[in-house]
Amino acid sequence: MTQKSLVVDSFPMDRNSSLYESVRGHYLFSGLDDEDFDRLAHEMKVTELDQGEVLFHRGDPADRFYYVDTGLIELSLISATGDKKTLEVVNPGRTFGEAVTFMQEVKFPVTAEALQASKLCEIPNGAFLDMLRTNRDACMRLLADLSRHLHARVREIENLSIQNARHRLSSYIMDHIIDARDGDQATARLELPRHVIASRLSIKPETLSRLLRSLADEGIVSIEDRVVFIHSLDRLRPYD
Amino acid sequence: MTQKSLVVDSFPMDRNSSLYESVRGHYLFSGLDDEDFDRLAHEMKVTELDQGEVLFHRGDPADRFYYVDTGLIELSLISATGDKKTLEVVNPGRTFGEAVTFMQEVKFPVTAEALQASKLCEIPNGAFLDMLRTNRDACMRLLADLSRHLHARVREIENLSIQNARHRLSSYIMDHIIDARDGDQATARLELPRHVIASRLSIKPETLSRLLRSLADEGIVSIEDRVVFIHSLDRLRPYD
DNA sequence: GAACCGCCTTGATCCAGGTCAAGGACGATG
DNA sequence: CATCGTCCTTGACCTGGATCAAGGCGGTTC
Repeated sequence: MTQKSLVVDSFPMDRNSSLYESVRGHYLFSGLDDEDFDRLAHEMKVTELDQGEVLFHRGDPADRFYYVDTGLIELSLISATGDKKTLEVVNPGRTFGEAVTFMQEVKFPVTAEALQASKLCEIPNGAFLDMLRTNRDACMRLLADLSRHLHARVREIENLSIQNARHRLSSYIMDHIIDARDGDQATARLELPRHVIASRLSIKPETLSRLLRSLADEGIVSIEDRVVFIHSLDRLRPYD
Repeated sequence: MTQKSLVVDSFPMDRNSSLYESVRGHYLFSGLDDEDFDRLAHEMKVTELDQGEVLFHRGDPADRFYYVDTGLIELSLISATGDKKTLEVVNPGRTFGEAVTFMQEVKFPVTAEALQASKLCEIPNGAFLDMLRTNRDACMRLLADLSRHLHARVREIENLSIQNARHRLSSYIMDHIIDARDGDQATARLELPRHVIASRLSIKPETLSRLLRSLADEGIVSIEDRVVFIHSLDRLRPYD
């Protein structure tokens, strides 16, 4: 709900910047030869966002997509009553919004907001399409990219419709393991603020708090701020 | 859970069959010249399913995808406890499973079952990929296809996470209007068995029954078997 | 260091939708 | 036309997670 300034800082991408190299390395572009990439890069812009700033709202015209260099971008759906569902939090090194390029209705289907101060690269659809038309390999990579996204959404639907909140939390924790000790133990790091995690899991912060508490009470994990020590992966994992 | 014979009838596609023409007309292939299409069609097979027959289970190796000529195919997720969530019911004239072609892990992410006796065309991934590699236009069509699918999944996630069962049912009914009388009235046809509709909406058949009843009790609709007479679109539509 | 604020936790209560159990309304089958 | 099975409805009850309301605990500002 909080949405600060809508003024987004944006300027041409410097060909010698670290951002240039960073985008160059993304698998959507890594197959391009220097000439093709340069032509595309020429159209790109650097965009900087403060924490809490909204990059676009659902329904805004979508004539571009983005690459995240630094920061975190939350993609979310917002209901008529103001409830927010976080679809995905995009990490540095990844793109978002590229699928919209091909939709009949060229509007963003989600809202994008910076969870932290972020630095993005803006890529116009037109230039991207031109590149795709002349580049079979890039086309194939994009197809793979979209399939992956599609599959991720299917898994999300599965989580929402046939798993309960506890199951979803367990999966979330296990997806954030940073250190898998041998045997049945591990450590996970919940980087995001609790209310964002809750929204990601489609539960309320109160429920998240209670679920974490009960996992701890049962001796399955211990929690210290953002770090979760998993004492038994086996008992954490919902049998499936 | 009921799954009859696993033997699926399958034989080469006859070049003069109505199925041949029907597949030819699908937008994924309609841009191909006759030669390209024939080469691809040569690899296709006709597959016939009885009602209730399972075409593939989630996790089965996915080296092919399908075009539905006649019948209805249900794509669903099934939980460890046996609960089923219907993701989509594929109508004649549409394809399914094509996105899997590009996934790293080449397994079907859903289960496919015939809701009615059905006639399908099986298209091997390999031949399809070969075609795509030489056909820019087909690539673009497929990209559009996948984006559309992706967007549909996002809407599904929205429905599940920020709308309630009543809202989902209203949307479902409005999506099945067959006759929009002028003004505030219309007629919808709920072709599918109630338990399939329930699964599609991620509710139990009992709840579906009760919701329909309460819409009728409130005078918003009248229900006669599979036909729903909508007396007030305005009152049916959840404000959004 | 007092006052405030955003973020999280905890308790008490509520409710949408699930579960369990019992019919009813069909069409199919003998 | 009796019996059965499948699908749907209805009633009574239960429960997971939401809602509402109160704090607690750093962090920042003056």
